[in-house]
Amino acid sequence: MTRAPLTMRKKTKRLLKNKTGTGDRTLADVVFMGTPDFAEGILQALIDSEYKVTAVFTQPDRPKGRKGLLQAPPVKELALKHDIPVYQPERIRREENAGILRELNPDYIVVAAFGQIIPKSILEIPKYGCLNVHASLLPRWRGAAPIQWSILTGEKETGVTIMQMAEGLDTGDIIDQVTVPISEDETGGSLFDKLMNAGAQQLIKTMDSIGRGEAVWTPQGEESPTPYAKMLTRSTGQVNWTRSAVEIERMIRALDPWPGTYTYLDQRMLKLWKASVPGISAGAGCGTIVSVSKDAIDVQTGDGILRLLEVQPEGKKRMKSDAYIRGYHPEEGTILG
RNA sequence: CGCGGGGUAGAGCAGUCUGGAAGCUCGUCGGGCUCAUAACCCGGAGGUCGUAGGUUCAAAUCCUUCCCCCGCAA
Repeated sequence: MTRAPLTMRKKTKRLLKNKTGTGDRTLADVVFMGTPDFAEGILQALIDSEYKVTAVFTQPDRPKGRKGLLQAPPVKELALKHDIPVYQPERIRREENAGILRELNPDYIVVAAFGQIIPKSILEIPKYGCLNVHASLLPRWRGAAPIQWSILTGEKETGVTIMQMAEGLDTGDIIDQVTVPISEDETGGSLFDKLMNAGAQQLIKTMDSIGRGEAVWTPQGEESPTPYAKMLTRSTGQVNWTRSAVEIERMIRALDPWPGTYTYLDQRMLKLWKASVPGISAGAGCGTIVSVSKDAIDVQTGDGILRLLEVQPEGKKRMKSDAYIRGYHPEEGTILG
């Protein structure tokens, strides 16, 4: 593991020699691999930087939306807007892709939320190897949904890691980390934005420091102190009313805006978008509506009352609880779930 | 042609099946009561009932067109 940094430094010198003589040319060629919004923000930063993005790899267009129309990943849209060649391999592992990349001969490959495992044969192609922007303080929260899991478990801070990709999943050497506090009203969406911006900025700084030969590589601990941040699905969002009000409130924030937290009222889905924990209990059964006031609905959980402040009935838009109560007049004693 | 809910006053809903004067709970404006109030009482403003066409003496309501919003599934 300690060999990687040394190798890097040697290569760095070579690059510096090349580039210093050529004046204000771009610092280095980058191939970008990523797919969703998070990746889009990172790509934007690269495009805005001194580095040259010579190609973008992203997932194939997938059917999206109610009509099932094919939709291009956000990264593809952005790349096309800047006339950057786009590749959308079904499987990056295929040898032909390694061939394409050898042809492109990039100095870096930058990976952010790509959605496919990148084989060793590709990791070895760029001079500086593959950098990954990961939305957690590794080795915490390795995996697909680190942002949501950090909120879900009630952590007070998280961050972004720029690392050298290795074969294992999110196990490469750490080059830089930025810590970002998680606020009391943090949602998955708001934290996502913060981490994306932090990650985008830090990536450029990290690449600069690699270019200057000042970067330091630190191996991660073998074991992660947290569980694997497994991918979220719709059903992740179903409320288990035997859990505590505090946990459910965190879940509502973590899964906002996707996939959303939901329960059932009279057989119909009710999504929960905002709630508070008033710190009281009514001793009713879990999931029971214990009181309906002018503008809030109090529900008994396994530990404490959860006060619903913003909800969304099936087929409707999200609305404040007072509006919901006026139109739907939920009754005390009704059991959710 | 994937399944389904919906578009009625600033907000959320009822009314549509069984055509026949535009309602409810709030908000808002004015007035009253009160030591006081998000409470209570009285009064007012605010809707071409998503769009276009059709049936009818009469359409929010029945038929057809199109637009838009949302949930599920992928």
